[in-house]
Amino acid sequence: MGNAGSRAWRTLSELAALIQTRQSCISAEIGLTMPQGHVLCLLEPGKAVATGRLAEPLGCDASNVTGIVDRLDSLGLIKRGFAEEDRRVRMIALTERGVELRTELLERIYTPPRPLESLTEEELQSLDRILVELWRDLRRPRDV
Amino acid sequence: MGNAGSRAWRTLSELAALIQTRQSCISAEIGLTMPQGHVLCLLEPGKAVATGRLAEPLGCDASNVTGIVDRLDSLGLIKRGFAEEDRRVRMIALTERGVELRTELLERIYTPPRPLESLTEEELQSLDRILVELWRDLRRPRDV
DNA sequence: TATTGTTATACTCTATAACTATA
DNA sequence: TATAGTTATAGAGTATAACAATA
Repeated sequence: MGNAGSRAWRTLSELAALIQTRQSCISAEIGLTMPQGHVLCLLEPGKAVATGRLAEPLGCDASNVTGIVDRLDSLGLIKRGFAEEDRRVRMIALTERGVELRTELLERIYTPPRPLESLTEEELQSLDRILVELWRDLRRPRDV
Repeated sequence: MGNAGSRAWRTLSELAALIQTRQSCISAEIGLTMPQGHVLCLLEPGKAVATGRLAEPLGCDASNVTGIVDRLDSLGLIKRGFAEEDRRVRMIALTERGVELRTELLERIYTPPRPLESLTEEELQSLDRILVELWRDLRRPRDV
């Protein structure tokens, strides 16, 4: 591939680090770590989810979810219960305060930064199309 | 901002997580953690750098650099010495093996993925321009 | 027996604060 | 006294393995 591709990819890689750092800072400002904020975002208000279903989106082992959820519980942001059909399964759901923090978090994380505002609808759609393709490519299991 | 901007930003945010995860996996495959791999990439072959100068690019406190560099030292990837002008300053430099791993790491991390290959030079330059603007915007200290 | 979630263990990263050696 | 690096400490995330309760 030409030089332009390499440069764009490198820029994107460095931008990725900045975006993650920014999300980490936003989480920290509301008193959460990155994985804690992630769990909050994954939980939809009013819907209980089995603890085990969080491991995959979080990208960590199921044993770690216990600790992360423990701390969110201590903070009063989620509550735990048992599934009725299967008593082994623990369901977690947002508390009222959890919903509030989640809303703030999503609002701040997903509000597009300035530079995107100066682009036309067409440019944005073109950008999104490229990013989605990259996203799909990177989600495929890597053939190392 | 319109819907297209929000969608593009959300896609980019999710892509950022994938890119970081990918880098983490590549580092792990050669036996390194993310910060360790980061240090390796920051060190240019043949050039010694003061330990303290790594803290800022790593985005962590200087006290943490000690441990990260310790482990790289244990792995035989870097070597430590003292600066001649100022005996307080510890300089670190890549070993031969360190240079090898760094090369492999950079090669694998910065090789553009498939989807970028199908874009024209103009599209890639346009993409890079947008990403650089976002990068600049996110690097500015946030006005919270 | 198999599965869900937890606990135990060990390691890395993280910030803060105290310390050392040098300037 | 100031600075560079280290060490001490405490907390969070991570994987692995072992475990309890339930299926």
